[in-house]
Amino acid sequence: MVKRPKKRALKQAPAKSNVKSTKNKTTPGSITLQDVARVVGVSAVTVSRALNYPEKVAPHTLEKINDAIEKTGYVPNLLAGALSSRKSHLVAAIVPSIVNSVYSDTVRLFNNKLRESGYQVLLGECGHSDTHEEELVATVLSRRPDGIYLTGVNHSKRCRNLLLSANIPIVETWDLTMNPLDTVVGFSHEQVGFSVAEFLIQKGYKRIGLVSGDDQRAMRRRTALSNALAHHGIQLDIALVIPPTTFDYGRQGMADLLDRGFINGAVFFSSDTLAQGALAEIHARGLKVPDDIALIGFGDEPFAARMFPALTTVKFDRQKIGRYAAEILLARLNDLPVDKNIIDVGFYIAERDTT
Amino acid sequence: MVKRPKKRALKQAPAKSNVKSTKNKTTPGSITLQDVARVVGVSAVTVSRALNYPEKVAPHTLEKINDAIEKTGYVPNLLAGALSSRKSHLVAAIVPSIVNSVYSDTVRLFNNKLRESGYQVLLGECGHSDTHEEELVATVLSRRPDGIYLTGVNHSKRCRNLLLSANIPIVETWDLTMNPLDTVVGFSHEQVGFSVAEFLIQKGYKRIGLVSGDDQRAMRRRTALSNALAHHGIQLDIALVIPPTTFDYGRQGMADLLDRGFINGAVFFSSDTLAQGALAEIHARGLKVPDDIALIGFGDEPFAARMFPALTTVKFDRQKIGRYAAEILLARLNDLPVDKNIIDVGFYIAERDTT
DNA sequence: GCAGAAAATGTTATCGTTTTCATTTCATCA
DNA sequence: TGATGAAATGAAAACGATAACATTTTCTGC
Repeated sequence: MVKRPKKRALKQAPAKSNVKSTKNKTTPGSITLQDVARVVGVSAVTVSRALNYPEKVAPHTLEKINDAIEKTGYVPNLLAGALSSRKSHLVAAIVPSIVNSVYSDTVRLFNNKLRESGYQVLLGECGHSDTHEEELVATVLSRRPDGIYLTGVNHSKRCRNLLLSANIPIVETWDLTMNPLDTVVGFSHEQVGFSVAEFLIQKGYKRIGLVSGDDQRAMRRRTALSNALAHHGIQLDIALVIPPTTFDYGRQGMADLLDRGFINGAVFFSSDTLAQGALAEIHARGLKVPDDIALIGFGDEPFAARMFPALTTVKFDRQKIGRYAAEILLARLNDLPVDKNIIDVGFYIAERDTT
Repeated sequence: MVKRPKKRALKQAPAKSNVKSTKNKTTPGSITLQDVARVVGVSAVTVSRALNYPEKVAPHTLEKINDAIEKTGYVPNLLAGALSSRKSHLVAAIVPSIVNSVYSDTVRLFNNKLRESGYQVLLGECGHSDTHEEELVATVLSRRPDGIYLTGVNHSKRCRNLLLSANIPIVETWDLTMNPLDTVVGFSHEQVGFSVAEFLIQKGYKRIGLVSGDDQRAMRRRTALSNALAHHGIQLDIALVIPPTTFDYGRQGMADLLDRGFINGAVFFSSDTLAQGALAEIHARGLKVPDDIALIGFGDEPFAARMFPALTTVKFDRQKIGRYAAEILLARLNDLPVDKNIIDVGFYIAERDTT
């Protein structure tokens, strides 16, 4: 049979493979394990081992290999490695927004923890739309992550299917459910709703309003709040806005409520930024906080405590969510037993000067 | 020769491969192109083509293939795809911090633009340390990204080598240099220093201070500022802090300056957050802004304009950097000609009430 | 000095795609 | 109608690593 010409440009070994010649520009494409092996005079597997299980190769060889790696500027190809070992050392994280410090605080901790253990985090921004999440999940799964971090517990049917059939550890965060896909770290938004109701009623407020984004979790807080208030014969005044919950929306939402005659009451916001905007509107109208209008935010962003007056807000440990999420996921990745697959990090109301 | 037992668990075709049987749990591992192909009765290549060049397969076949993909829940393996095609459709982005909205605004735009074109962004947080950057670059390069986004233009020697030998388009951002690794989108920090000096001198300030992080770019602004002031016989009062530039550091830095007798002057901060902290300290001491102390920030974060008094600050279009960076990188990725590989997005001083 | 175990290294097959080239099928036109 | 070329499909060989097993070398203890 006639030897066919090579299909792809094959890397041809330099005529005289000389260890000393550092500037060996003959190699097209990138340097592979094979190349390093050739330089040292061992087989590719040995080099692979030197990288992954250094204790399994002779110290002398190891040294030579490391030299060669240094000299050749070899950068491992994790695509190939992952394909072969079926471990990508990648963990995907799906968050509604990267800019919002509320989420990024959590993700940063998660990221750092995982990096310490040799994983890289592939971040995806899904906004607050379900279809977007579904699409994003499909995309990231095609990179074959070893695990996945999700924000929230409400996912479309197809999304759940995709996730489950990927057959990898999953951690849902920022929320709680009795039926997590795998594990969940967060707090109960229903409870937040109840607690806020209780808190405000106890403080003596008779009129209660809500300015809120319309995402799933905010809606659950709203429902709980509304139900709890109903028990006391109070009807919730609502102004909904579409995320992201900006300063301007807060101002607008508040104006809306005020225009509808809302006064002498407390307003619960779905983010501190919204509350901040509302404050501007209230000041602009010459009203007093908390005498005319009381405010309670959500999330305790850094500025909340420094606002004037300082904002009462629902506070929870964002970093703790990230840390726990990382820990639980790492345990699952290492096939360690996970004693609890549902972790409630709790929350409390940080009472300051706006209530 | 005796047939050796298979080395790896081989996926065994279901006894009766039946297109109708949706719940075919016989397949261990994940579903591959091969599986989809088998269901349709074509070869794997055809399925691959259906996904990558749908116009190249017969409409009838295409339809059957899409059905099969849907039915089997096939999720492509981009690791394998990337390995084979030498295109990962991944772009790495190295930023000092994900939480800091100053950077994340830029990255968000970059991310969105690239996603529209079918790329995914792998985000890495490098802090402000060089060694960290180097390490991170090595790590992300092992995923064989098609391009890379960097923050800043100062990289260690080894880092530059790694980047250059990766042989992929690069965009450096947030800074300017005459010798970019490839392309650069940003503004000149020296010019910022000069402009701030000019601005403050013109406003009549005779005494000028600086509270600043010690990262590379801030240091270049400082040097330029200091030099420009020297021309006018003014010496810069300096209080350095270690990043991240938090509210508390700003307060501390300001206290430091005040304790050293600084008064009746203007202070330039390396971030708006620092200025915000300083304001707290100034108020605490019963001093007036801008009469006793004038402030000028850097970055124009959302809160800057809403502070009381509103903060004068150095403003530039963060999103524009992200957008341009994406555009220039996409052009390079598509081998399109890039008319300018150095893009200056400029900046200006947003004068408000603290000067 | 030697059997046997442990340590170090090598061989081969495989991960799941895509590329290149070859082949088959189908339509077109003289 | 048959030659001709385009469209659709397929076969085989990579891509660059690692797992499993096989082999060789080195170390023990007696």
